[in-house]
Amino acid sequence: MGTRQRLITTASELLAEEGVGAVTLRGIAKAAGVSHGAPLRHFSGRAELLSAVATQGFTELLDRRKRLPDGSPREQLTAACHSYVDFAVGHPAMFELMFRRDLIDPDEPALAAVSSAVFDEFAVLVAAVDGHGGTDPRLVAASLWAALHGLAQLWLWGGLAGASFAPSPESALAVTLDAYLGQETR
Amino acid sequence: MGTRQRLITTASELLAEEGVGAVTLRGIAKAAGVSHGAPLRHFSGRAELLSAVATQGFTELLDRRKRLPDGSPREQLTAACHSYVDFAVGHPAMFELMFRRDLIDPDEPALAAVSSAVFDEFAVLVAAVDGHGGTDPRLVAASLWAALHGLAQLWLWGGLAGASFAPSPESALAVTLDAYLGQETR
DNA sequence: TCGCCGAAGTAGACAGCGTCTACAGAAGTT
DNA sequence: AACTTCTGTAGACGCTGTCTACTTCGGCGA
Repeated sequence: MGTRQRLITTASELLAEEGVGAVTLRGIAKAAGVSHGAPLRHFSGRAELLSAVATQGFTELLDRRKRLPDGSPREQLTAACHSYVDFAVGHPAMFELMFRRDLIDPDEPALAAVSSAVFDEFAVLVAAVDGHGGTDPRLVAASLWAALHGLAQLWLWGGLAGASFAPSPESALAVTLDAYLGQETR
Repeated sequence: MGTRQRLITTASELLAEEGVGAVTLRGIAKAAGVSHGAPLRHFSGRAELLSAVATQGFTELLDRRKRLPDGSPREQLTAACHSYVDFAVGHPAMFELMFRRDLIDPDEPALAAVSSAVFDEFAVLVAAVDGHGGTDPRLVAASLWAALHGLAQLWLWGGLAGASFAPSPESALAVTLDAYLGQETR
C-alpha cells in the first residue's frame, strides 16, 4: 500500500479511535510511521488529507443506501432515514468530520461529487414516494434530510436536549418520520 | 466595565466579524488590550471564556422567544421556528460556536441552564399546539427542534445540498412546518 | 499609618500544531 | 552516464493554549 493510501487509512483509524481532535497532521504521520513532513508530499495540506477521509465517509454512506432491502418506496425511504442516523451514531467522529468546514474543503472535487450523490440518491427515494402535493420533491428531500441531520447532530451534541429530557435517536426519528410520512408508517 | 466582561464582549465581536476560527485566547486578549495571559485570571481556560460567549448566544435566543407576538399557539410556534432559523442565518458564527463541543464546555452551569431553558420554552410552545395524538409533546419538540437545527446547520454548511440544488432556508422551513403542523399553516 | 495579603496583569517559557524550505536519496528517462 | 522528478527527512517559523514566576495595586486588620 502506498504512503498516500496508508495516510488516509491511518487517519480514519485515528479518527474513529481518538475523535476529531486527534486527527492532526503530525499525529497521523507518526501513527503511519513517517516523518511529520511526509504528508505534504501527497496532500497540499491538512484539509486535503481530511477531505479524502471525509470522502470515504460519504462513500460508505452512499454504499449503505445502495444496499437497501427491496420494498415499497415508502419502506425504502424509511430504511434510508434509519441508515443515516445509524451511521451518525455508529461513526460519530467521522460524521462530525464530514460536516466540519474548517477541517475539510467542501469544494474538493471528489468530496463534492460523492456528497452531492448522497443527496441525489436520497432525493430519488423521496420523489418515489408520492403524497407531497405539488411541492418539488427535492425541496422535500432537503427538508427531510435536514431533519435527519439535525437529529444526528443534536444527539451527538449531547442527549438531544437538556439533561431534563433525553430521548433516544430512534424514538425521535419515529416522530420525525411520522410527521413527514404519516402515521401509517409506524 | 471589568476586564472579564470586556473579554466576553470583545470575543463576541471578534466572533461575529471574523468567525469561529478567529476566536483565539491570544487574539481576544490583544483585541481587548490586555496581555495574552490576562484572560486566564478570569477564566480557567479557553473553553470557559467561549462558554460564556455561547451562553450569551443562548440567552439572546431565549429573549427572542419571549418577545414573540401574540397569537394562537400554532402561530406562536411557527414564529418560534422562524426565529430559530433566523438567528442561525443572522449570527452564523455564534450559532456554530454554540454547538461546538470542542470549543465550549456544555456542562458549564450557566450554559447548561440557559440551553435547557431554550428547549423547555420550545417544548411548552409545542405542547400548547394539540394534534400530535398521544405522543409526548417533549418528544415532538425534540424532533421538531432537530429539524430546525438541521436546516440551519446544513444551510450554514453550504447551500443545504449539492451545488445542483440549493433551496433557501425559508422555503425548506416552510416544507418542514407543513410536515409537522399540516398544510393549513402556510 | 504601617504592614500585609490576595487579586489582577505582565512577560517569558514550553510543547504542540500546520506549513515552508533545504537537503538527501531513489527511480526513471533520454 | 547525466539529469530530472518523486519521495521522504529534518529543521525552522509563527501561531496556539497553558503554566509559572514576577510585579503592581487596592483594601483591610493591627
